[in-house]
Amino acid sequence: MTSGGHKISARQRWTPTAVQLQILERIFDEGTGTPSKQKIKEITSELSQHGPISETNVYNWFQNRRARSKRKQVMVASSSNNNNNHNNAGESEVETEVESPKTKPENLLLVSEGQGQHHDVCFQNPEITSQLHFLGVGDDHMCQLKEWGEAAFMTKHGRVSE
Amino acid sequence: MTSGGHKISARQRWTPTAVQLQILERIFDEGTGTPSKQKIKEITSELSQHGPISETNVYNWFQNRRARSKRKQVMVASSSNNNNNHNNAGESEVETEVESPKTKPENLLLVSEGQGQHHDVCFQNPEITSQLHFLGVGDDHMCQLKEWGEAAFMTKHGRVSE
DNA sequence: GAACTATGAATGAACG
DNA sequence: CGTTCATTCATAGTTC
Repeated sequence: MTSGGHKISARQRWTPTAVQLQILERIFDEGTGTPSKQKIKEITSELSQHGPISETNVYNWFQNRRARSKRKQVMVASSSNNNNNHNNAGESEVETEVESPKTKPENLLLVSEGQGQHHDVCFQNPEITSQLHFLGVGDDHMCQLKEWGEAAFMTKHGRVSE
Repeated sequence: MTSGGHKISARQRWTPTAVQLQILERIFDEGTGTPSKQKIKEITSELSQHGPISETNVYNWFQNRRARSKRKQVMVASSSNNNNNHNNAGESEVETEVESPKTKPENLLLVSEGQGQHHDVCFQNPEITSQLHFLGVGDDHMCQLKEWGEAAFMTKHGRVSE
């Protein structure tokens, strides 16, 4: 299979070069936490001297960088404070994925997808949906929920409650 | 045990289904740039026929859509001096999401493997259900939706509900 | 070469 | 409304 087919999906992602990475990290470390759009353009121009890059790439890079740093910090942050181990009072409903707010490395996600296939699965993939539709799968076929309650999350500012 | 009522909500972020997306895009393209609150309700009602959705979701979707379009325009407009984007990051083309039928079977595969158990599965997308069936999954585990807890709209700044 | 990892890209939700 | 955050998906790159 896949032989003779046409290469339609050429969605390769940009891969920063070493030089670009150095510059990016330097800027990021300098303190320009949130570079303005103008700044983005400057950086893009600068980096374009060392390889193909677009403003979107720079923007995404900073966004990811920041999110990643935060995640790392959060993940590491658990050894401070006193150790208060108190398991929950049983009641393991569905093993909700609403785990602790400070423990959600992306690795867990991978685990659920790749090797570990022994826990709750929630299907919410727009991509899959689209693809299925293209595959000729009808939208409303079997599982037609009768009533969808309006469920809205109210995570005000504390992100994950608790 | 003895614990009544739980938030079985396994969905933290609404994911529009293909049908919902189509409708949304159509409306957005129709010209109803900023749907009124009344319009929002109508759209929500319409979309709720194809999956769980709330007015907030619709509102956010339109806002995001608008912002995204604008940002793209700004990016293009800014590039007047030197232009070196020849990669896929720009995404300036609106070409249809014509994904090849043999795209990435990974997601589908994980789906088929992931739900081979008995755990609760949250089906947001009817399409997924079809696919699962296609993969050889019995519908016994499918329509197991219990009840979507009705959560009040927080609307800090008064978003949708008023 | 399949599994795992790292990270860029996409998007929904929240804030100001 | 524009910007930013947070979560998830997809793929390049690495390991075994």
